[in-house]
Amino acid sequence: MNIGDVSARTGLPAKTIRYYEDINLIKPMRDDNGYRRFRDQDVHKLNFLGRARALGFTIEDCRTLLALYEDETRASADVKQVARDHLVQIETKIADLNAMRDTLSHLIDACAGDDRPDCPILRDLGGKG
Amino acid sequence: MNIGDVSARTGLPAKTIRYYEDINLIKPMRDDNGYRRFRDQDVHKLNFLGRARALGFTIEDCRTLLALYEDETRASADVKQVARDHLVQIETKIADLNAMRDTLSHLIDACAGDDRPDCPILRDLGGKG
DNA sequence: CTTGACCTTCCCGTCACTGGAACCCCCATC
DNA sequence: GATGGGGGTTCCAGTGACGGGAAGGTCAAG
Repeated sequence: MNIGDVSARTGLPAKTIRYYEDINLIKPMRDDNGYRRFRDQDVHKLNFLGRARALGFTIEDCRTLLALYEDETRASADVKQVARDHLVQIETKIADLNAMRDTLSHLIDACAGDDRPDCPILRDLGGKG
Repeated sequence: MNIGDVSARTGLPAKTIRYYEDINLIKPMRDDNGYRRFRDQDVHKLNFLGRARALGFTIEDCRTLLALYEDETRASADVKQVARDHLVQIETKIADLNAMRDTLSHLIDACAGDDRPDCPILRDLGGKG
């Protein structure tokens, strides 16, 4: 399979697939003409990566998870720890964003949104001034 | 005031303040020795920027908001629109993160987390395989 | 033989900074 | 006068995870 087929099959842009090879996440073969040749196991890995990325894991997390995936003697505790650390990151982000949303929506509610210059949003940003 | 004092007063790193000058968000004076000299209005602007950034506004949003802040003839509707657009972005991000969190926490709950290799997390990432 | 779709590498740009090198300025102390 | 330390300055490179686009090689169809 060439990169275009793999891209269609995995939903990953060709650029992304090349990037993943660059950083040694996958190692496709090469045809004589220099084209990458992907085997099923490469496609499988790419699907794995796509799903892990969709769950917000960093590339380095993906590298770790992929190594665990390929290690038949792994302990599920190791996988769980990576996932739990990531979950904490996500929950922290959610909390930050919720705080922003609350502040912002209060300010928006308080703003008349008409053609007059008076604006609680700017007043708040300007420091209650 | 020199940049160090302004940094202490605004809580913004000196690097960030220089960066904001680079991209023309602020225009501090210069002393004869080349040092930046900040007036109260510069500090005020930097505080504005710090608060806007803390609410997650992009730098370009901040530029817009700052221009509106300084425009006595602004319409509050313009400010409100910028804020509402940003709120949509935030809520989209929150929804994405919530979806990740839900999936991830289910997988974590399903994982024994012991020394055996069997792991629902990897099974899911590997495509139910 | 040419067209057009595909593939290749390479380099720059994104966003909002951060780190670090190399250098200048000013004040105090020995 | 030398020195030391704590400011300040510029400029360059790196971050994460790609995306855009140039310049060029390859291949099947007409």
